[in-house]
Amino acid sequence: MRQGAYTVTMQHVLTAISDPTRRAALALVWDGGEHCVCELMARLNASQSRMSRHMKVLREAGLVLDRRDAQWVRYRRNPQLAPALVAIVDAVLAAEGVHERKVA
Amino acid sequence: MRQGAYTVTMQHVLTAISDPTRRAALALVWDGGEHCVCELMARLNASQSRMSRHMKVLREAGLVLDRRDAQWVRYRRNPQLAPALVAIVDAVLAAEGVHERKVA
DNA sequence: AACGCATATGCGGCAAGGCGCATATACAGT
DNA sequence: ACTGTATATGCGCCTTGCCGCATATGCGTT
Repeated sequence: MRQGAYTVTMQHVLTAISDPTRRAALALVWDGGEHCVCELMARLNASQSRMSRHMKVLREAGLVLDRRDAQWVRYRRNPQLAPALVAIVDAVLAAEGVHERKVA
Repeated sequence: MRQGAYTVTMQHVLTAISDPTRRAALALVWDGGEHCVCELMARLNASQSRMSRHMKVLREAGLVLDRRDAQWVRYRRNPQLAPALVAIVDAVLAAEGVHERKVA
C-alpha cells in the first residue's frame, strides 16, 4: 500500500531538511535550474564527499533529481514532488528567507 | 542579535518534528487544548520517560508550553510561535493528515 | 591508453540522539 | 508524616548520522 511508503518518504523529507547544509543546497536548487556538485560545493563551502553525500540524501528523499551531463552531475528540484511535501519545503525555505533580507 | 537565535530555533523546530512520536504528540496538542503527559503516553503508546523527554524537546523548540496543574503537567500549543514556524508545523501535520483519512 | 576533472563511495572515527531502568521530585489525599 | 500518582532526569547502552580520507568510477581530451 501507498500509505506506508508515503510516511517513509515524509520521514525522509524531514530528515533531509533537518541538516543546515542540505537546506542551503535545497534552497539553491529550488530555483528550478540545474546545479552541478562543484557549484554547490563552492557556494556552500563544503568538501566534495560531504556535498556529494548530502545531495544523495536529498535525492533519496525525492526532493531533487540528478542527471549526468558529461563529467558533471546536474541536480535540480524534483517537479513531481507531492504537493503536500512541496508545501513543507516552501514553508521551511520561506522561514529561513525571512532573515537574510536584513543582511542583504 | 535576533537572527542567530532564530536560526537556532528553526533548527530546533525541524529537529523536533523529525521524530515520528514527537510529530504525533504535536498533532494531538495542536488542537489548542491541554493534554497531560499521561494522556499522551496512553494515546501514543509510549513509556513515561520517553514521553516526558519528547515533550521536553518540543518545549525547548518553542512549539509547546507547559503548566503545572496539581500533580499533572498540561502541555499545550504555544500561541506565540512565530508565524513562519507555525506555517511549517501546519504543512507537516497537513501532509501526514492526508493519509489517515483513508483509514478513518 | 594515459591523464585530468567531476562525482561517488567504502571505511573508520566521533558525536548526537533515542531508549529503558532506576531514582528523584512534585503534589494530593489520608 | 506516609502513601500513591504524575512527571522529570541521571546513567549507560545502543543506534544513527556526519565527516575526512582514500579510493573507485565515469567521462572527456590528447
